[in-house]
Amino acid sequence: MRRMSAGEPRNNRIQRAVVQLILDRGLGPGAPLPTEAELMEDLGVSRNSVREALKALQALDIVEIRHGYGTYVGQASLTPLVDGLTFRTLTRHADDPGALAEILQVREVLEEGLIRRVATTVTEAELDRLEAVVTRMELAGRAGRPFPELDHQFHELLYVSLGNALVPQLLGAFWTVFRRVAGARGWTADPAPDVTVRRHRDIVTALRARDAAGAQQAMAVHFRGIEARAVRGSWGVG
Amino acid sequence: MRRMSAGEPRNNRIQRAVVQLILDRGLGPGAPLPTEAELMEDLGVSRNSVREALKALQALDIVEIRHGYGTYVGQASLTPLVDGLTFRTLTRHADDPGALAEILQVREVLEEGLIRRVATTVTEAELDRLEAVVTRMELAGRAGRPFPELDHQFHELLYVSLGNALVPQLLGAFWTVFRRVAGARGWTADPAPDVTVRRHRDIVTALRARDAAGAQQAMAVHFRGIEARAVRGSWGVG
DNA sequence: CGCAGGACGTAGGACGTCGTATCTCCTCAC
DNA sequence: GTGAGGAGATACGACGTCCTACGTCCTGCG
Repeated sequence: MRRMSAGEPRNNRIQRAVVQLILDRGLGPGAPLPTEAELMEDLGVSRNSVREALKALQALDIVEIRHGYGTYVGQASLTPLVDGLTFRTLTRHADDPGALAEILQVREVLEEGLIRRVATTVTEAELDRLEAVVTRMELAGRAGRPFPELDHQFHELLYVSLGNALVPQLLGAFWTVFRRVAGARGWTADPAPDVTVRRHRDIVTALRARDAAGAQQAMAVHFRGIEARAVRGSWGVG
Repeated sequence: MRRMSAGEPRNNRIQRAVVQLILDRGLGPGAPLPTEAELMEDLGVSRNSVREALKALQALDIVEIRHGYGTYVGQASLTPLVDGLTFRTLTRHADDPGALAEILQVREVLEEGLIRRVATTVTEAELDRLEAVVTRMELAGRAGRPFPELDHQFHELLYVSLGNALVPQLLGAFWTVFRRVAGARGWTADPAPDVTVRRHRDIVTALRARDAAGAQQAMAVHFRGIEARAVRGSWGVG
């Protein structure tokens, strides 16, 4: 933790002022902010300074800038986390699987813990939708097409019953980082689609039986598969 | 996921170019970057554009700007996540405990899952250090002083044996967000220090016995306490 | 009445200038 | 010879102004 949003430098002051403005006025995502001209007048700074501050806030997805239209309150998504983690993983240990393994472990712990809770909250309708996704995976697999998007969708759908908006975003962020780094490393192999399909189906089956321990176990097995793939990929054996 | 690091706009192009430069040259945290003047020449853009791009990357802790000295590769910490989550929590549901509860649930799931693994990896030396922290908590509690920093330290120390650098940073981020939002809400109450101390000690005791299930249970109890505190605080009953 | 084109507002980008912080290295006193 | 202090170089911080690109909305023509 360095400074940020607690800084004495001029520019950070502007950032905090904009954030404070949003908070004070109770603005929600998508609400319009004052124009750059208004901000430079209200804060008594130049337009360049305003723009630099807005750019920084844009990088944090706290504001959204639309060219020729205006500045708006952002979605405060986890995009910054994705960018930061991707960079971090790519830059540290350039060809060491360790950095990716760390992300994978966090995902694993999260999903294994969450799936237990899901077993008691998931609805039959959601299970049907999950089943449908798995079926589509199966079709894609038989057609020889990879299905990263379906995989993502599955894991996102899995946790809606928790009513926790942060969970799918966080998992989505880790998923995206993993995918991006894997892509940058070249090993895009999505091997053995039938195995992947089966493991996803096992999870749905356990959930349908309201078997928390079984679901957790199925999820653990699923992650063993991903881990094996990652390690193999980094070693260039696959 | 919006755009960011995949954009066609001029400025994002500059950001990506800087990141690419770091990646290509294999620069690590603390390594010096070209000066703004060099960047504006290499990329064929104005200094303002360079500065806006660097400001954005600074917000992501991908670069670090030192006034009068130069620009350096940043630590790629989770500071952006802290800022983003704090903003998100403060802006959405302004006086609803739900947003904080989401963060708490993620922390809970993470720590409960991690503590099981720790039970098999933690060393005696680490347990001694944890014990020492708890003792200091006890002393602070008896003196009537709150000990948020010791609490943080305890949870950070807990997971070093996993060898996963991401875990403590992630938990630290959630912890900081929680604390900051709680502070902004006014309910700084840290009630019943003796109970908190006992719960921490229970965790250490279970770990010392290599009792994974017991440690997880102790952690769960610990979080029940935090949750109760949070809800009470937001209702203004405490 | 409908739609195409232009006026207007707003952000994107560039250039030049001055201010300020930090480091380096030289000088001078001891 | 050594170390403290200051001059200068280097690099970021901030400002003002201009022009361009983009979107919206209104107006006027068909």
